[in-house]
Amino acid sequence: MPTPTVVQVVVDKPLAQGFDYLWDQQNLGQEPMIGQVVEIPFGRSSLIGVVIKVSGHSDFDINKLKQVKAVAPLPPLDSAALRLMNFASQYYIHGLGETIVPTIPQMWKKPEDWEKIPKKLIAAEKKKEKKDREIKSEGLIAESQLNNEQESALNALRNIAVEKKFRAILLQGQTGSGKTAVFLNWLSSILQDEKAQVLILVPEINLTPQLERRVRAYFPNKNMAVLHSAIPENQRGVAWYEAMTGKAQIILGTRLAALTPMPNLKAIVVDEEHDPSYKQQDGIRYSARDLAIWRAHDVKAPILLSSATPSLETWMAAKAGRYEYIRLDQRAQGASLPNVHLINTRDPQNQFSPGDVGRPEGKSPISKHLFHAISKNLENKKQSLVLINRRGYAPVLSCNACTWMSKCQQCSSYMVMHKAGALSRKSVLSCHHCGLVKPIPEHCPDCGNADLRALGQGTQKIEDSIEELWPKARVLRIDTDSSKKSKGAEELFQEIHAGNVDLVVGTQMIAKGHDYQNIGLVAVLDADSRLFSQDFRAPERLFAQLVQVAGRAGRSGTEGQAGGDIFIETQYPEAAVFQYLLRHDVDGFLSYTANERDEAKLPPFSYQGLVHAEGKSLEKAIQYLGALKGRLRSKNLIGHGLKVYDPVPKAVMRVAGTERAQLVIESGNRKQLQEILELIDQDLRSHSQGRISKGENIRWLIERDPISI
DNA sequence: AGCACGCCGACT
DNA sequence: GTCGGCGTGCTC
Repeated sequence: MPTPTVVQVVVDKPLAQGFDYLWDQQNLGQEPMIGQVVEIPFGRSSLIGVVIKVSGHSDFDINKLKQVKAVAPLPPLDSAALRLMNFASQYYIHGLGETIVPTIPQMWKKPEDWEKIPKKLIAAEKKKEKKDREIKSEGLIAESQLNNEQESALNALRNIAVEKKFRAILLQGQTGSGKTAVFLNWLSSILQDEKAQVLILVPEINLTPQLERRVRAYFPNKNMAVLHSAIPENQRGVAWYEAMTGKAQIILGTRLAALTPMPNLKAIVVDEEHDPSYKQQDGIRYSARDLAIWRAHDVKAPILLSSATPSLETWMAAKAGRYEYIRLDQRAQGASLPNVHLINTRDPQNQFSPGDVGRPEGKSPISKHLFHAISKNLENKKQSLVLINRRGYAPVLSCNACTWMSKCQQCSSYMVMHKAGALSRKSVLSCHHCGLVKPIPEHCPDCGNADLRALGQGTQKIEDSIEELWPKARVLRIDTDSSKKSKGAEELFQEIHAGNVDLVVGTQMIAKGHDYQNIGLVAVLDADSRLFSQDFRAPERLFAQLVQVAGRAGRSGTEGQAGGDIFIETQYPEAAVFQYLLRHDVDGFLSYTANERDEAKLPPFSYQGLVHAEGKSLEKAIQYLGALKGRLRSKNLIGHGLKVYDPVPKAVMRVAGTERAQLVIESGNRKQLQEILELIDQDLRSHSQGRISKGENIRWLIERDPISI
């Protein structure tokens, strides 16, 4: 009897092992290969899995093995892609199957549709050709006219990025310095090789369709695949296929694109590399930027990290010479830097006083100082952006007579008041954590008093205030609510471009990616709310956001004209974040932050892991983590450079009825942290089913390199 | 993670 | 007597 062919298959389940199956070559019509996507019987159902091993025997009873049912009409995932998945699985302490399988688009995971796939691919091809023709006929060929500084940055890049060699390069340059033009030119020289593939990662593509158009117009003769979660499932399936077969030369996408197989990958660009949305926040919690760097190293390709405000990690690596460092310090189109103004809201001079002309009724969230600045900007026929990072009308509703506040029943947070029109036809209370929506009570539920007050400011309330202060101005609100309700964010942005609005109120959303032509002023109203956060990375994030929004002002500036203005309302103008912003001193701020982190031995001067635990009661979740810490201590693992903090409730302790706690683990040594996290994984798995502990029913998850704690 | 198997309380 | 609670174990 000939030796049977056995393949090991991993599936999308929280199981550490793979499962062995028989491969019947007659029946399947092809040889088994590592990386093949297959359909297998599993229990009483059927699953999609990926072959990770081919051999002649099994540790399992060979007579009990089932047979692989079918093979997807796909080439196998290439070995570089599998190495990447394997690394991600180990580094982020996540099962191999549940790392690989979710990266395969749905289209390729429906065996019943596999027959129809060739037809789908042909149809998609035709559609794409049509689209390409349309783009060409629009004549969007961007002719690059680089300035001296860009030219030398480009030359430096071309010298550094020699073929088949890993290099990480930080391209640091302020908004408007023309980073995109530099890296597109760089990529174009790499794409001279007909087969070469390049990967461009962006934080949130749905907010940056401008970049997509620009890249498409820049490389009219190259096949481009766009990958992000908002793309219709079938289109994404085709784009992924074109990337993994080498048919697409340019792959532009969000973090999920970092895990897409690309057999001829020759260069990677990570745009806005500091952006927190590169970190996946559910399932395997990977950092797409970090995986991209590993991947570039693995395939011996250069990777360019681009940002106006690099992450501390990247900046320090560049300073230390581990990464190459290229800077663009001029603003390309001759526009000058925006003038930063800090408005001290504690100073009564900046506030309205009784009798002031144009003074609004009640207390105004817009200071007198800002009022005059915006009025002047309106007179100059320039647009203004007003940023407040809270959607809704008011963050909380409270009773004037007793202590009642609009707490969510299911979460440890307040329900946000939304005025009519945004979420529903009537005014409602909405919980931004669990999604619960309730009508606004007519009387206080506790004392019956009819006088309820909306405390604090959200985008809707600011919109109202602005309409009151400038009754003739055309006001537009942009936040997730308004862009869902009407035509979507992109069309709202078009309103700004078309000059149909004078004043824009919105959340951080308005600052991302868009270049506006006529913004003369940007105002930030709630910067203080992020100044004193539990999260040690909050100032870094605030600084990056402020620099980004500041860049929206004065981008328009014609040659020689003064840049725009950014006004920040704050009670703490002396805070370091603001002082460095005032001087446009990105490096100063990063260096200051580096010192602070060094003193506290926080990342990047140490490495962190997080164990999440959630269950029906907070006590149980804390106890569960406490017991884990106890076991680590009794095994004498704590100390020797390893620090395990006490378990604590999460910042938002309860969400949708589950109570959440966390345990932070810290070490100065990556390897030590890795080992302890693997040990914890084994420990917790040994009395769990999947990731839910037996007995106490605690759902747990290990996270490596958390970005917010 | 699903999903079946298995042993103890309130019901037609 | 049974229907069904979810505690425990398995999936090649």
